[in-house]
Amino acid sequence: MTATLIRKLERSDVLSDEEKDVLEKSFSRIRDFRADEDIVREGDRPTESCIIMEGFAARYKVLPSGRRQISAIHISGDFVDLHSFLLKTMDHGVMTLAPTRCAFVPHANLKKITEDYPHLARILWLSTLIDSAIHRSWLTAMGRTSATAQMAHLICELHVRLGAVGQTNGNSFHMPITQEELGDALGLSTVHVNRVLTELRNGGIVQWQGGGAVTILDWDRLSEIAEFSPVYLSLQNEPR
Amino acid sequence: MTATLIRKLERSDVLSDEEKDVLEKSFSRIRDFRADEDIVREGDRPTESCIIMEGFAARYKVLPSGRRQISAIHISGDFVDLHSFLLKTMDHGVMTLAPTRCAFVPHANLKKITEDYPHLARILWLSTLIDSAIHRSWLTAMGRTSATAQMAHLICELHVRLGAVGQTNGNSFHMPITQEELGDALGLSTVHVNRVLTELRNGGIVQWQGGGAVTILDWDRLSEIAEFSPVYLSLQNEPR
DNA sequence: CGGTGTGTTGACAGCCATCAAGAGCCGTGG
DNA sequence: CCACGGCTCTTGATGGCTGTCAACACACCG
Repeated sequence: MTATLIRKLERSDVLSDEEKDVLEKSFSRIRDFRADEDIVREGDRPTESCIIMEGFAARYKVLPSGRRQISAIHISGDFVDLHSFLLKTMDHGVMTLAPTRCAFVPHANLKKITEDYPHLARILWLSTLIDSAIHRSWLTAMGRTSATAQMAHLICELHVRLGAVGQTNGNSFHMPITQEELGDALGLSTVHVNRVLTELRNGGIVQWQGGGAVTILDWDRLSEIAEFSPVYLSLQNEPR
Repeated sequence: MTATLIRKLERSDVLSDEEKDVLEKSFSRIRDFRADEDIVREGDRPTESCIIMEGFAARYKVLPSGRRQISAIHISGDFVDLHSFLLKTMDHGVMTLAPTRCAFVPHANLKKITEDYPHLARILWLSTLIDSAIHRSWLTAMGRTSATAQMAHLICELHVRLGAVGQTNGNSFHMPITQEELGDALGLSTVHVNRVLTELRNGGIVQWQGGGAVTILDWDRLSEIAEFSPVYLSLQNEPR
């Protein structure tokens, strides 16, 4: 049931059969969510963490003023709130972007992994460090590049990450996210998201149809606009 | 030598004497850096990680276009590039903001901690998760609040974090950072950093003198402007 | 068939970047 | 001792990127 997670983790290092087995048996239940549903809320103190088996989710914070910021987008195979295992109190919420199936792993099982399977624990730790690296690259795109470059960067990142779990079809992939949610992820207004997408479309660089069918028409120009370099995604396989 | 680190970690959970002892003995060497020096560079593959014993450092990325973004500011007691232990290749650089003394811990020792001291390993893992939470709060401030609010948020955060390691004096603290570096941290131009600081000064909210002497004159207004809530810093002591 | 959510486009305003120039401070060297 | 250059801080003028407001098209759905 955690096949996609294992596939993703194996991009970074080799996992033994025993370790895969431990992971397979670590979850306690599976639950389906509709689109736009909360998986965890800010302030919650969950006793289990959640893996996305299928679907899409986003982490978000809401300010007292009501403005929302999405700080990460998660796809199949992502161990979304592994953080809550040690942070205890959620500093942010996690919501679905589309119908999503999740597997839940009790924190007690995670604790046991840190005690009995240190290598596997390091790989899980690594996966949270990669999330952190993604945050840093978002910060850089947001602080130091134009809205267009930021959008281009997000598209590049999603293509690479979806590719790593076999969810791309050549230069195309599926990303069911509204322009309002894109705005919340990039720190832009919905209107400007639309303008930027129109610009990328008119430039013959990206096709983004309703329903979330994305096709990259010109990868070179796109990654150049984004100043994209995939190093931060740690996709190199080596002992950790 | 790692007293400040231990002090910081103990804000989140109890450490046994044995665990503290392991930490104390884990570092291999100490090195002093001048201001504005690189501790690690992007692309490096370090074999040891570094703890700030005294001083200030920043993580940063430089884009091909030459623009720089600072993604984190680190203070005494921070395990700055614990990340490199598992990420292997640095996705960002770490530089000093002021003269800084660092202790270096070989990755082999960190690996041993994950094998023999799982609770201590979880606490170290937690410290990287808190870094991640800080990234998220920076993302939110950057994407969804004004330059003034962002600056206010940074000042609030620094005050709380410095307070947690005993580096505040009432409402005052020392932060040796130039306005250019502040701009790189907040995604603003140097000129606008200056205007924002002037505004906070004229409002009687913050005093920020040359040399880095910062005094918060009106905490309530400052945290209100920043929409600041310190939950994300995980300063609550509980079993992890 | 009306209501709701999403995408699209235009007009206008404002925040912040950019360019420019000057002031203060400090270390260096004549 | 003073002149000088470099770095940082400060302030003003100008422009542009992006937000806000508004209206409409379109799809979907109860």
